[in-house]
Amino acid sequence: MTQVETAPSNFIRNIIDSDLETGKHQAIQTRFPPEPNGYLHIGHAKSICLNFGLALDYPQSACNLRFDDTNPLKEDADYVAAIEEDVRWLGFKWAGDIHYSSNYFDQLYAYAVELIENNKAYVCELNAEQTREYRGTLTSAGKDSPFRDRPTAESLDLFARMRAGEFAEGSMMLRAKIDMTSPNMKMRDPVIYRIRFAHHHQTADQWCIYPMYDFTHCISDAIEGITHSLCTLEFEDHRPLYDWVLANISIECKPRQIEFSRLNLQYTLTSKRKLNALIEENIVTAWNDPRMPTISGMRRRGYPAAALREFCKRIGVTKQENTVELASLEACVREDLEANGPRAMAVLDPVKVIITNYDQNTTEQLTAPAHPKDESMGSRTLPFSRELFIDRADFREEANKKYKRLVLGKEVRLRNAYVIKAEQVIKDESGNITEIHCSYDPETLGKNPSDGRKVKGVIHWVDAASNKPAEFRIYERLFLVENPAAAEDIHQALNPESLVVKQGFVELGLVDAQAEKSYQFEREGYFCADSKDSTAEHLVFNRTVALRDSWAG
RNA sequence: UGGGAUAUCGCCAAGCGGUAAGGCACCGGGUUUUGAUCUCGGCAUUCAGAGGUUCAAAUCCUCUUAUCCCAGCCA
Repeated sequence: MTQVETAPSNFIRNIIDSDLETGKHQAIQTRFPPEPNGYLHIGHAKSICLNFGLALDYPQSACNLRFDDTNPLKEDADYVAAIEEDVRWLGFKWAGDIHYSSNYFDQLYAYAVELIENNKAYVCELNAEQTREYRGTLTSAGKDSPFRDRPTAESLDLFARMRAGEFAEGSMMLRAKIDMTSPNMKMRDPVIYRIRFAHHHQTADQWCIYPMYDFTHCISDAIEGITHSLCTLEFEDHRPLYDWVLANISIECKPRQIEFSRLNLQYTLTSKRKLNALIEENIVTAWNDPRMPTISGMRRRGYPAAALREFCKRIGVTKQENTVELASLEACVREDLEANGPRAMAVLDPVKVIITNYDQNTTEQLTAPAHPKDESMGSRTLPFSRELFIDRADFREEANKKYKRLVLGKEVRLRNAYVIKAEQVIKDESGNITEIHCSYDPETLGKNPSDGRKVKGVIHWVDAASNKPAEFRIYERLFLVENPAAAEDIHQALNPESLVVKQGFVELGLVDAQAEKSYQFEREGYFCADSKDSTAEHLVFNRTVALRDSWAG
């Protein structure tokens, strides 16, 4: 990663700068702590870029990848693998080995025992419903559990037997003894251990009790020597608890939790639960469906990792609720692809053009640059013969001046080739155009007509005799409403045209287009071969994003 | 009078008492064998509102308003 990618300042950097200045820390240690219960999405990308980016920018600093895996019911090893791949693909390296909260289960258990010994935790036998009742409400205090003052020795014994598997799920839990009247609900004797006879993807069947997030996260941070523990705004209320746990156990390290606002993107869902529902209901095909805002979906769609990083840099990090426009993300994608995508031509909705004055038995090998501004990208060869395909939208029998394409009786430039003139239209019995007969000006290859005629339009084409058929998947936003998360019925918010498949042709050289390698199909947009479905026999291209189109007509 | 947080251009976002950065979007001009790119120019006398302190306030104080989060044995 280059210096250019260094993110601008933000309030977290200001805090770190100050901590470094005062000597509180000599370097920083951050962590990206996903729960392996789904795939990472664009919102996680923000957190990844923040945490790993900080570690990259401050000397001697590092960022851990830690799976926050304390709920075996929702987690899976497959998600662990997918998350690792996504972080790596985004371009980041974690410090040392991958960490798991479950690595610390023994220590966590010991700290829990310590809490009980110090009369700071107790085993509670209230059931779920009672627990809720005793907790009180937002505006009224809770009341103490009848088990709150049971003897330490009894809690110690019960907790050991919970671990030994003597009690049923839900029959007992370990609670921190804090304050049932706290105005902060999170401080009303929060549950810190529950019984779950569940198989864990990392620890198998070693445990039947699992620690809760609030107890686990702060201790895991402390164990790893995290200096700044960055999380999203909804955890602000948890911070007093985070600090309380670390203050009440014998651990030296006291990381500082800092909250920032999560990313909301227009027309996009950023909730693992809701994204999972889209898959369950077959609204999309998988976590990596190119319409998904997941890192793997965007990768398959053709979004470059650098574009995602740039996007995260541009949106900044603050505590303000925000909803970023899709245009902002797309601008980053286009900017990267404009510079890095080799040019090619593809006709998505073909109609045949016959050049009547071109020799039937000739095929020319024209040359075209791979990039109009970057010679280092080389060139490609374009076969050109009597019959070609152009896009149906690029021809009209009649049109006004604003239409800069092929019009009957008028001329247009074939990109990288000759100027042609439409002479005649052939239609089938139902009136559909089947062929456009044209003439070409042999003196216009690589130069303008010598008589000074102005030909303003340029259209793309593919040779009819030597192309490759291809399928094009045209993606649009998955939802029609700006905030699908707020939709009463998600199905009503769906865009029925989020995927439109077209059959057409690409220039010959694209046969061996590598999956996920981006091309600009001139005048159409950026495309890449689909990593799952494209083969040399059946090419499938995903449209990453269309070209910017400022044409009002 | 539950608690916690946030309010700067359509969307993000700098700014940290000295007289409103930048990006995206948008609107105009130029170049162009991609209606792309590139390029030039425009785009907040004003910082949620009202008071106050100060020579000076988006920045400090007071009050008001709006929005978000918290009552999982989820994270």
